Amino acid sequence: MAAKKTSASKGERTRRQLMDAGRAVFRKTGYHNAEIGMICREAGKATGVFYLYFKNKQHLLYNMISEFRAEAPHGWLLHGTDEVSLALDRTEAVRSFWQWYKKYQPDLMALMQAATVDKAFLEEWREVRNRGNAALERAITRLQAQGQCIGLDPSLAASAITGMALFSCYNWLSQKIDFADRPLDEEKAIQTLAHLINGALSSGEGATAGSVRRVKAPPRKKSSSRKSVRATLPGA
Amino acid sequence: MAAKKTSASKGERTRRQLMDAGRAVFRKTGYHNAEIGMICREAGKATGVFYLYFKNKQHLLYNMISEFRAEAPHGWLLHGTDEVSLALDRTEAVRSFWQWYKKYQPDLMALMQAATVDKAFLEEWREVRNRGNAALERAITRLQAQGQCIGLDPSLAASAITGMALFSCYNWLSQKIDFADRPLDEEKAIQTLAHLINGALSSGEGATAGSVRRVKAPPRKKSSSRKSVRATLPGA
Amino acid sequence: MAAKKTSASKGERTRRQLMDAGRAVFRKTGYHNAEIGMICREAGKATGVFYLYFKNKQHLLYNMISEFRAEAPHGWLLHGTDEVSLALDRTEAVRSFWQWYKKYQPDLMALMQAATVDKAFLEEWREVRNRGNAALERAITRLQAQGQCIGLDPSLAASAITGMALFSCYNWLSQKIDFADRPLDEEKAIQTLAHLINGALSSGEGATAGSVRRVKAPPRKKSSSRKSVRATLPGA
Amino acid sequence: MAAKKTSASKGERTRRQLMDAGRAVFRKTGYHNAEIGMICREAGKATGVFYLYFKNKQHLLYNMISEFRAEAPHGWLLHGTDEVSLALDRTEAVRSFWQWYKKYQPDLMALMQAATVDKAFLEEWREVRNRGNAALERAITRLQAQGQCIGLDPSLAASAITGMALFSCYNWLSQKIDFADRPLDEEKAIQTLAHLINGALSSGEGATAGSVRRVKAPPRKKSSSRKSVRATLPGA
DNA sequence: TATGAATGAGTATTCATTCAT
DNA sequence: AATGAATGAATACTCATTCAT
Repeated sequence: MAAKKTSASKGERTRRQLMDAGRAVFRKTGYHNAEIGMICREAGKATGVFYLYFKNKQHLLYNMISEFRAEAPHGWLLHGTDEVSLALDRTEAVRSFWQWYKKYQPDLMALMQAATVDKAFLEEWREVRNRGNAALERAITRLQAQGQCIGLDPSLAASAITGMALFSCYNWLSQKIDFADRPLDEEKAIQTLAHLINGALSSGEGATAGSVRRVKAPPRKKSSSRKSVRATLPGA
Repeated sequence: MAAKKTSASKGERTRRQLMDAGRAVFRKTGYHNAEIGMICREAGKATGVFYLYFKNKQHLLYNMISEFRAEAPHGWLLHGTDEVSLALDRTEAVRSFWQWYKKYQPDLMALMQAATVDKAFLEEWREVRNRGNAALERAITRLQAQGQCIGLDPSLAASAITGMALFSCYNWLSQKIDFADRPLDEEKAIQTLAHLINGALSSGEGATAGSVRRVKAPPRKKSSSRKSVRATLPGA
Repeated sequence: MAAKKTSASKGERTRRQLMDAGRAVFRKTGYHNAEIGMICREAGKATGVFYLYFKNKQHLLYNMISEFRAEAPHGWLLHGTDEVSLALDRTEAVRSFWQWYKKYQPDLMALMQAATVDKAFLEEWREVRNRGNAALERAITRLQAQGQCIGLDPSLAASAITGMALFSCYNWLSQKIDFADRPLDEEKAIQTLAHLINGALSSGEGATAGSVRRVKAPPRKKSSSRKSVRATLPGA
Repeated sequence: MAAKKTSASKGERTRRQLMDAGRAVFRKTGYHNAEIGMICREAGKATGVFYLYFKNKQHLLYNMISEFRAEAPHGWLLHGTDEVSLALDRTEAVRSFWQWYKKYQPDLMALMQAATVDKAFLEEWREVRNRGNAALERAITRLQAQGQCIGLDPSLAASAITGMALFSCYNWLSQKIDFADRPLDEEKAIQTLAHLINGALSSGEGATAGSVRRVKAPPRKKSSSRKSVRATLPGA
């Protein structure tokens, strides 16, 4: 129970304190407003320390990024597999994306903000996005092989869908832009996203230009004996 | 003496030049990197002039915003009405959103970036978002009254859907983050978004929490012996 | 008499003031101790101005150098020609070198000091030296063709001789290292240098390695039995 | 217990390591660029140790100087005596000066550089110079008593001559300013300096002001009608 | 003695903003 | 209206020096 040895060299602890302080300041003031001085103050350290551990603010962000990168291994919005599966799974997938976002919120926001102004970070961000999208794109392609969501460009669709999830997290959790008034019901938010994604990927026919007919599938209900179908899927 | 009437006073022309220059610089370097000096240089004016027309960079942005605000009167993603109607309409709705975004790209980006760092602009941005979402939210409520897209929170859904559209425009047109390699086919992009929105708003049943049953509309096609369909999926 | 137009744009005047201030500060505190702030204060300007005209201290020095370079066109210690000529000429040559040094004293010292610490300036200094030496080297070669100062390496000799002049100026005028007590008689200093140079370049026979014979005028005085002198040769 | 006697206490060894490291760093980066941290790193010690042995960088230099001072007891460019004697001797004298310079190169350079910026070191350097010059000055006075090198100011001449030697060492060995291309032939360099010094101190007549007659040995060759030779010189 | 993390004063540099012309 | 030089507050960053271990 009791941590015996220092467990991490003094320096290592300081480094971590600075990164945490960095996150805190990024969250409070945004990446661009963040000053080295603020971060040190937040960490309860003298100005100079920062430079003992990081070359500059960019470098701090690089370090943050490399940390969170390691933890999104399986692509966004898929539940531990390259498959886009049952509704339950999908809710799980959104939920775990949501958790991931919450965990790395300041890092992600900082990265997005930095990308706005700095080529190198734009590239980083591009990589993060692409990595996150790739698996979903493959999954959509596979769905199409099975006759589903025909007509969608898998790449564009994957980008749009992860974009929806990401930007909604941003709006609802970070910027609190929408619904600033009432408290956000996270569970409902997650299910809404899952619902929308389900719908978006379900229709066999899309809004193809000529399509004059009503858009969404008339509720067939009945859906009969579908229950066992995906029972095994989740696993991963 | 008579030479007074150039349709716009000299000052008015200068003011406009500065705003255009501001847009150009914002686009090139991002709002945060943009310096007053750059903007004046871009406008071919001396540094001092800027302050003859604007109090500071924020003020310039305020003016830009007030311009584009006037031009998005009917809410986002609806085609000149509060109705979420036919597929054809929906494509049109996305298309006009797309055009609107392209037109005000630098203004929108600058606003988003500024919101990152400045409470006042966050509030502005919130208003823009809310105004854009409101009509869609009402439309969804109406759909639900007709028995469609049951289970969706209209407010969250509207936010997520406009978010998808907006963020996709941002990624595909501004940041060129996804698909940096191949050229973007704008028409296909628009149709993809429309397709996804159609799907998202179509399903009568969604990924409602308890729903263990299948996620998307079962292919109406032959669907007959669909059970085996997914048998192969899991593997990965 | 009265200067009519501003004769030099305001900016040009400021630039010059800064360079003069720079020289003054370099002279007082040395290049390394010189701070931008000092220079601006010396010039009676705000801190920021400096950067309106120069990128940094190095850049200021570069500008100084380029100025003085233009004014030492004919090589050092030669009187307007590539010839090492009559004694009177040589005194003149030293005198004009002396004047040139006095004029560019702070620039030269700053350059030498900077070369101590900065590769780029070392290169600059090397060029200044080489340019200064080249003509003298040629002149010595020519003297040798006439049978004079045989045995000297023209390049090394030129370097040593200009070095003597330069370093003496440095010691006597800049550092005031030797003879700090009594005032320097500049005329005598010049003639001393000329005398030494004359001597150095005159002898037809030199201290060639094997030369066991007495080098210069054998002491006619009493010294009588000095021949055995070298018996003591110590040791090396 | 008995392991105490390592001939020099541990501390003494560390002190020496630091001084050696200091020399190495001074040589590599120059005195001004040298940082305490570099020196410690070079010595393979922690930053703090430095201050166990020296108050600061200046103090380190003081200690270096006091070491080399002890080893230049007899004045510069004289061979173990106050006499300026035979050519052979003179070569020897230059050679030993050359060796001495090589040995204390970093110390000397550091001192010169420090003198540039620090009154106390300027004073030190002055003393080193004066001590080095004193004997030569006396020797020249003695030569003059024998009728040689009449007209020279012994003090200025001594300063100039040692300056030539010192500055040439600096240029050729330290800065490698002249002849960066081809490798330096040390033996030839030494003999060149000896040759020049011999010449400088030999002439019974010098470039005394009034002296209109030509300076150096009249070409023994045919030179016959040489009068017109130099006629064209002055002009240029 | 030794370590190396921490401190913070000192400088360089930038850029929004003002002002004399 | 316009100019563009000047201002100086605000920050980033460095490095000598101290100090707890």
